[in-house]
Order: sequence, then C-alpha cells, then structure tokens
Amino acid sequence: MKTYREENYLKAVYQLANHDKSKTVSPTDIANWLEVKPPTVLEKLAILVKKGYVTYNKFDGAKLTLTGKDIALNIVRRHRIWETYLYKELKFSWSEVHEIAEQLEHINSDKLIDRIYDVIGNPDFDPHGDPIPNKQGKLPKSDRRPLSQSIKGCKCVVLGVSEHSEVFLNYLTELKIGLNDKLIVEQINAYDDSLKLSTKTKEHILMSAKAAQQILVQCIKPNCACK
Amino acid sequence: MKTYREENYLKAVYQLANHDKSKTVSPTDIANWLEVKPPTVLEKLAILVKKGYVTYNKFDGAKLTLTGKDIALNIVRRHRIWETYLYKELKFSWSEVHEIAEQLEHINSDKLIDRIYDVIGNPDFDPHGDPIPNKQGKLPKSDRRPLSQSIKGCKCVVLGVSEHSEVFLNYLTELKIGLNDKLIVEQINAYDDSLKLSTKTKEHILMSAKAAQQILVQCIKPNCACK
DNA sequence: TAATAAAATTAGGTTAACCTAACTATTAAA
DNA sequence: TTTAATAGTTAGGTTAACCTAATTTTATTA
Ligand SMILES: [Mn+2]
Ligand SMILES: [Mn+2]
Ligand SMILES: [Mn+2]
Ligand SMILES: [Mn+2]
Repeated sequence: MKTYREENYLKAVYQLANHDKSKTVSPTDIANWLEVKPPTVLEKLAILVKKGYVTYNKFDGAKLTLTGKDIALNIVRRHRIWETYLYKELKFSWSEVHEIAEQLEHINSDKLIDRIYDVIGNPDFDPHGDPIPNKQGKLPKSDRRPLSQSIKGCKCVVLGVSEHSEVFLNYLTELKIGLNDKLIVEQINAYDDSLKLSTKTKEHILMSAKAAQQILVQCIKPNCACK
Repeated sequence: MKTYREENYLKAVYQLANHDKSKTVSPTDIANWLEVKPPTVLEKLAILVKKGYVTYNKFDGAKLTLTGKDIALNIVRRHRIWETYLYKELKFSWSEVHEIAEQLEHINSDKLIDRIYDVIGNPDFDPHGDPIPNKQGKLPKSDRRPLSQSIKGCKCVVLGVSEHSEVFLNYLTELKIGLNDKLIVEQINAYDDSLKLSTKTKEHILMSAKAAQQILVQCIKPNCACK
C-alpha cells in the first residue's frame, strides 16, 4: 500500500539525490524539503527501510532501492506528464503547473495517465525541460549545463530550468525567456559574474549570476568553447 | 481545513439524504455507504457538528447545515465535471468515469475545475444524466422518473440512471441503451413487472423491473398517461 | 585539542481515523 | 406484551503521522 505521503517521501529522496549527486541525503535534508521535522523523517525512514524501498545509515544517508526508485520515478513520471498536460491542453502557464501537478501526481489510474500522455503526443520533456521517465523508469537523455558556465559570445538554446518556483519562472517570462529560446551571451561582468544577453525579441538583457545558474542551456555551435 | 475524508463524509450525508428524501440519515447508513463502522461515523459527526457543517440527533439523523451543504455540493460539482471531462475529452466510457472522479473530485484548484468545465462546454448534466450544480450550488432542473413507472405504449427518452455501478452501466451498454436514447414500452408483464422495450437500434429488449427502476426517463408525448 | 555548533537520535506526547466489545435504547416479531 | 433483533452509543485500544524536548554524535573552529 503506497499512500500519497509515502510517495512523497520516496520522491523527496529521489529528488534530493539528483539535485546534488555528490552529497548524501540526510534526514534533515528530507525534513526541510517536505517541511516536517527530522524525527518524523527518521520514523518514516525506518518504515521505508522495513518495506524495502530505501536503505539508511548515518554515513551513506538515505538511498532508494531498485523498488523504491521504481516507485519514485513513476511519481516523477506522473508529475511531469500532468504538468505537460496542464500546459499544453489546459493552457496553464509554466509557472502554475507544478503546484497542481503536486496533487494530480497521486491520482491512481494508469489508464488516465496513458490517456493524457497520448493526448499530449508522448513527449520526452515537460514544460520546464525536465525529462519524462518512460514506464520502465528510463529517462530520455538530455545534455544541458547552467547558462552561468557560458563564455562571452556563446550562442545557446534554453533547454530547461533547475528552479521551478513561481517567482523565478514569472521573472523569466517577463524577460521573454522561455523554453527553446536562443540566447547570445554578449558580455560577462568580471566583478559579479552577471550577464548581458540578447534574444530574438529582446536585446541587452541584464541577468544576475544567481538567475543564470538556474537556466539550463546547450551550445548551438558544435565546437563552442563553453565548458 | 477540509480534508478529503471530511469532504467524503459531507458528500455521503448529502447523497444519502437525496437518495431517499423520506428517510433520515442514520450513522449506520453513513457507515455502510463509506465502508466504515458506526462508532467511526459517530466520532466524525461530533466533529462536523462542532464545525457547524451538520446537525445530528437520533430522531432527525444527520442533516447538513447551509455551510455543510455548500461544501457537499461543491464536491458533487467537481465530481460531475470531472466525469463529464473524462467522458467527453478523454474518451472514457460512462461506466469507468465514476471511480476516477472519486479521486479527482478532491483536487483543490478552482482554476482547474473552471478550465475543464469550459473545455467541455459548460454542460448542465454529467454522463449519467445527473445535474451539475453551479458555483452557487444551484442544481439545473430536470424532470425524470423511473422507467418502471411507465405504462404500456409509452414513448420516452432516457435522461439518467440512478445506479452508477460498472456492472449495471455495462449491462445497459450491452443492450445498446444510452443517455438520450428513445424507448418504447411494448409490453409489461403483469406477473413480475418486467418490460419489453424497443429502441431505434434494437427490438424486443427484455428488462427486469429491478433494472427498469434504475433508469430515469421522461415521456416524449406531452399528454402521456404515465404517472 | 577543547569548546561550540549542528545533526542525528531517543523519549514521550498529540491528533485523526480507524477498530472491537460491551452496553443501552428502539423497533419488530411472536 | 414479552422477547428478540437491530440500531445507537460509550469505552477503550491501535496505527500513522506529526510534534517538542532532551540526549548523543559528529563536525567545526578557535
Ligand atoms: Mn514540477
Ligand atoms: Mn516540471
Ligand atoms: Mn459518479
Ligand atoms: Mn455521474
């Protein structure tokens, strides 16, 4: 029996592990992520360990087992399919879809997910550029890096964002920067690493390093000097 | 704070009260409906009374207050809108929609409901012919009676079903009887009240009184002798 | 390295939502 | 009208999911 709470804990472990692959997933991390307190997490981890969905010890932190990863990836799949559906079919903006998908991802009907996935044309990526796992939990390949790693003169295309907050996404929308838009890095300020960008619709966009770190891009020129 | 459990209790009171208007809604009725035990219901009723959503005493049973009825009707509204959406937009059959809508009705997003209600064209009735309350909780008028009350020779149109089980709906589908289909009552068996019917696509359909009680119709001839 | 801060853990407690068993009040049958 | 069945209620208990406060580890840092 997987309750929506259990689904959320497994998804949290998955997302924290992916967010920073070098770090272990600690009870405190999970607690902050889910907005509960560490003892609550410890308690739940013990149950998930018993059920065979995670392993846990202080040094390696929490790790998903194969079964646990399957479940987590299925929730991620549902989440991203719903986001895409809300965006494409129901005309929600990319800053609105996440919150509603947080609820919809727990609806238990494979047939419903299959149906809406068909309606949106079986895409590989969601409105934030995140890959949609297939039914077997395999993620489509995508080669992306933060815009902040660009060098001057780089031409690149926006393939995603690593932050999904409404305020950040609305900020990008204001700058008229969206998924698949092409960017040119005009200048990089050596003092604070802020960027001057231009797009097809807008020139001389000023952007902080903080924001540029959250935008995921790919170089357009095959032999671009960007790292 | 309305949890989905609370929503389900209020909806249960609403539906039981409407199912049989002459009877009071007893704790046992609610318990059977929600598949829990009577003490669980008593406990929850006490909370709902304190919150001002219902009144309860042994003699009048459970009754929704105005606030409680508002909440219940809103859940019913969401349920029926989702059923219609699943049916019309996502091509589910009328026997499949109820179960998924039982989950979807608890998704908390007015904007989402508004959006899908728009997509399906703001209809007044769901795929089972049930009226969709408007935002103020007002139900569109519909004048229907059980097919079992028909007299011989009556021509009527199917406007709904009072049972929503998959097995019953699939049975009707097999008989090729659906919403808005026209029926002619060819004969009524005086012994067991079973009917012989014909439709545009099928003749001499035999139907038990039990089934006929669950089909809601309206006479087509303005001065029909049916009661 | 000793002191301090932070993280992990344990202990003990609350609330919601369930349950069974036992008892009381109603209703229906004999 | 007594008896038996059913419905309502109370008492007491469980589990999941949360909490705070206290304690023990583990890291930092002075
Ligand atoms: Mn999201
Ligand atoms: Mn996304
Ligand atoms: Mn229904
Ligand atoms: Mn319906």
